[in-house]
Amino acid sequence: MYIQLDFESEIPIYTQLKQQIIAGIAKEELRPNDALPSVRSMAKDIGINLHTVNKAYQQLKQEGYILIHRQKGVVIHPDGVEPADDAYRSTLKSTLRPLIAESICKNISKEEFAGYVNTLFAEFKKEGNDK
Amino acid sequence: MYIQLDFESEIPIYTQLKQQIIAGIAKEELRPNDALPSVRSMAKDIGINLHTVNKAYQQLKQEGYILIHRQKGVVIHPDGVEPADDAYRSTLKSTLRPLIAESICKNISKEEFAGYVNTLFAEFKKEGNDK
Amino acid sequence: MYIQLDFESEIPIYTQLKQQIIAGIAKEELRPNDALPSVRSMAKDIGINLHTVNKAYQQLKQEGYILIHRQKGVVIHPDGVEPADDAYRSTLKSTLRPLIAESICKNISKEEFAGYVNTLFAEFKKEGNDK
Amino acid sequence: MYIQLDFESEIPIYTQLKQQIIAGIAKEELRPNDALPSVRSMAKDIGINLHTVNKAYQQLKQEGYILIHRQKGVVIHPDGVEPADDAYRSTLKSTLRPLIAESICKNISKEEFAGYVNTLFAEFKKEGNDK
DNA sequence: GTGGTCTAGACCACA
DNA sequence: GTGGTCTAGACCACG
Repeated sequence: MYIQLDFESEIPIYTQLKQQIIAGIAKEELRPNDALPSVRSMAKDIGINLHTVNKAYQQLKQEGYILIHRQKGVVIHPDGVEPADDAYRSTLKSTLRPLIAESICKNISKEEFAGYVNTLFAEFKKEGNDK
Repeated sequence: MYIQLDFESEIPIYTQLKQQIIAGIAKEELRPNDALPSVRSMAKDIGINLHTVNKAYQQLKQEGYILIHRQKGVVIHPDGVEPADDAYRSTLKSTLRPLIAESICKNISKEEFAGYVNTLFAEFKKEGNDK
Repeated sequence: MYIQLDFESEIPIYTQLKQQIIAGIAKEELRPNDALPSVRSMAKDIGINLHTVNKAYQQLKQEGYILIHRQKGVVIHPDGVEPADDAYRSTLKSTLRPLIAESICKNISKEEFAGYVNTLFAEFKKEGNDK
Repeated sequence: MYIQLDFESEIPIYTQLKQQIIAGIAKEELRPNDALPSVRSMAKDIGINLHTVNKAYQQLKQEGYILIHRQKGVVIHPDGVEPADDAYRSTLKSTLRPLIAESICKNISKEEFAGYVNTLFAEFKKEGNDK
C-alpha cells in the first residue's frame, strides 16, 4: 500500500491519509482482516508525526473502516464497511450539489460529468479482481 | 435571493455563501448583470461579519463569477462564467475521487451515484427554463 | 459550572471532564443553548492542557451533547441529547453486568443496589427545578 | 467454565477475564474450593499471553476472590468473598453516577434503569438456585 | 513492541 | 479572539 501525500495541499494530512486508505479498500488492495502498519511505523514511513497518523486511524475506526485489535494491531474491518444509510446519502448529495452547481456555471454538461463518474468508478473497480 | 447558512456546519461561512451564490447562478436565478447586495448590506441581511462577506465576494470575483465596480456595486459577471479548463476538470476529478471511493466502500452502486448526479443536475435546470 | 478533577484517578482527565459536563446537563445546571467556556479558557481555569479539553469537547460533540458553533462558540446542544437507542441500552447493560456480578459476590442485595440507583437518580433530579 | 473474550473491545483482556471469573462466582458456577486452570493452561486454552492471565489472577487474589497455592494450584476462595465495605460502596456509587447521568440525558427513566438492574440480578441468580 | 494519554508550543483559518 | 492542524516528547498500560 503506497501512500501519496501532498504537503502543500489545503486538505489536512490526516484526511489525505484517510482518503488513501479508503481508496485502498475501494480498490480491494486492502481487504478485510488485512493488517495496517502501526501508527509509529506508518508515521515513520511517510515522514509525518505519529499523532497525525493516529488521528486518521481513530476516525477510520470510528467510521467503521478499521478495527484496532488488541493482539493483531490495526486491521481492515473484517465484516466490511457498513452500507450507506440515509444520513450518508443525504450528506453525499449535499457534497455533490455545490460541485454540480459549479460545473453547470462552467459549462460542463451532465453527460461530461457523468463520464467522469464512470471513469472514476472504473478506476476503482478495474484493479479489484486479483491480488 | 435567499441565503441559507448553517452556522454549525464545518464548512466555513464564506464558503457556504459562495456556494449559494454559485447555485443561484447555476439555477439562473441570478443572471449576468444582476446586482448583488453590497458587502455591508449582505452582511447585515444575513447577520454575519463584514469580512466574511468580503472574503466570499473576493473569491467569487477572482474565480470570474462576479464583478466588483466601485460605483455600480457588485454584479454577476456580464459575460457569464469562463468555461472550465483542464485544470478545473482535473481538480473536479480529484474532488470526486474520494467521494466515489467512500461510496464504493459503502455499497453505493455506480448507477445509484449517477442517479444522484442526474437528480442534482435536474434540480438546477428545472427552474431556469430559458435563457 | 464547577469542574472537579482528580488528577490521581486512573480515569483519564478528558473522560472526567466529559462526565462532569454530562452530569451538569443531567442536573439541568447546563441547559440547551448554554455556552461552555472556550477550550483555552476552560483549560486555563482547571489547569490542564487545551488539547485535553479539546478531546473532551470533540467527544461530547460527536456524542451529540454539545455543538461547536461558528459564531457562538461551544454550546449545549439546543435540541437536547438524542434519546438512547438499542445499541446504547445494550452497552449500558454490558457495563452494568460486571458491576452487579461483583456486588452479588460481595453480598450486596438487589434491594441495596436499587437503593443506590434511586439515590443517584434523585441526586440529579432534585436540583433541576430552578436556576 | 467458558471464557468469552472480545479482543476488539477497549476493555483490557485481563479485566475481561477477571469479570468473567467474578461472573462465574456470582452465578455459583464456580464455588468455594473449585479449582481454576493454572495460569499456563488457562493462557493456552483461550489463546492469550501468560502475563495477561497472571495479571488477572493476581488481582483476583488481591481482591479476595481466589487463593493461589503453590501446590494445590488456583482455587476459588474457600471462605467466600469478603462482603462489601464502605470503600467499596463508595466506589460503586462513583462508578454508577456517570452511567446514570448519561442515562438521564438520554431519556432513560429511573424505572427503566431499575428494570435493567432487576433483569441482571435475575440473570445471575437463576442459575444458582441453592448453595 | 503496541496504542492511549497528557503536555507543550507553533501556525493557520475563520469570524 | 476562536477552533483546527501539526509537530514533539514524555509516560503509562497492555500483551
